[in-house]
Amino acid sequence: MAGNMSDATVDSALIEKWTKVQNDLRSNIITSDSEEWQSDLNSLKLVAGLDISYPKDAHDKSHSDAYAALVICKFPSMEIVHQDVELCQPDVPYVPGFLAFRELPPLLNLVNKLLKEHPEFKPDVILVDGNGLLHPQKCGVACHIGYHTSICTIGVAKNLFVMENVNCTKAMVQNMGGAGDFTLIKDNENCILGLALKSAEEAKNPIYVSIGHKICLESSRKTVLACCKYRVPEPLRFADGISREFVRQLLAKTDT
DNA sequence: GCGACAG
DNA sequence: ATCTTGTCGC
Repeated sequence: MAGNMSDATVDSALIEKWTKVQNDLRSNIITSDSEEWQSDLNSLKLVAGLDISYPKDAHDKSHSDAYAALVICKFPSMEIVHQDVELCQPDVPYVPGFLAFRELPPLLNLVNKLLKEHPEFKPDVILVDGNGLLHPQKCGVACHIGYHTSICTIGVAKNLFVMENVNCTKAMVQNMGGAGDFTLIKDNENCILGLALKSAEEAKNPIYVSIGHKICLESSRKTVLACCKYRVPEPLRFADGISREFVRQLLAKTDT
């Protein structure tokens, strides 16, 4: 009955394995623009957003119901042209630094399903809820998605993944100017990991943008900013709203 | 030494 | 990630 035990922890052998997977994957990440970005955002037509929502009692447990959502938006209007939601049951808990192993399977399912059933909606770039290179191993979930789909990806996180040796302080974040202003985030070796972006004038806190795969940081920044009507870029905001709505219905059904 | 820690 | 009320402003 191992499956019934509390699985809030993951054994160290698995963490070791995951660490190796991410170290290997990192060497395959392309941090420059691919042909899709030849002349700024002029050739950008479709932008995708991927997100997962969990019921309140799921916590970091595994094998509990959650909903993964995929939204395809037309660029630059951000009009939704396609959307999909799928029930999923992540088989491992959330472990900081290893989010990909929890969320990659359901998210990859959505993308592969899209490519198979609606190839006309194949996005030029995917915005992933989470980090890309702004990660302890420089290999966040956005890198995983890009590597496994060969589609350009950008990591967009709503909170800073606090790491040692990173030059991002509260002061830096709060001294930013108007919408569009940003500050680079570097490690102690002066290597640029990502950036904090003030994505909307009303937004008190920035969002954290980093390379996922097959795109440079400048193009990532411009793309994300162009997708922002509010703090969170539209494709991600829509995916979040849709998956959350399904969780709400799930709870209403289980209740009573 | 302990705690910190995307979602 | 998730829970929550009101409040301010276009």
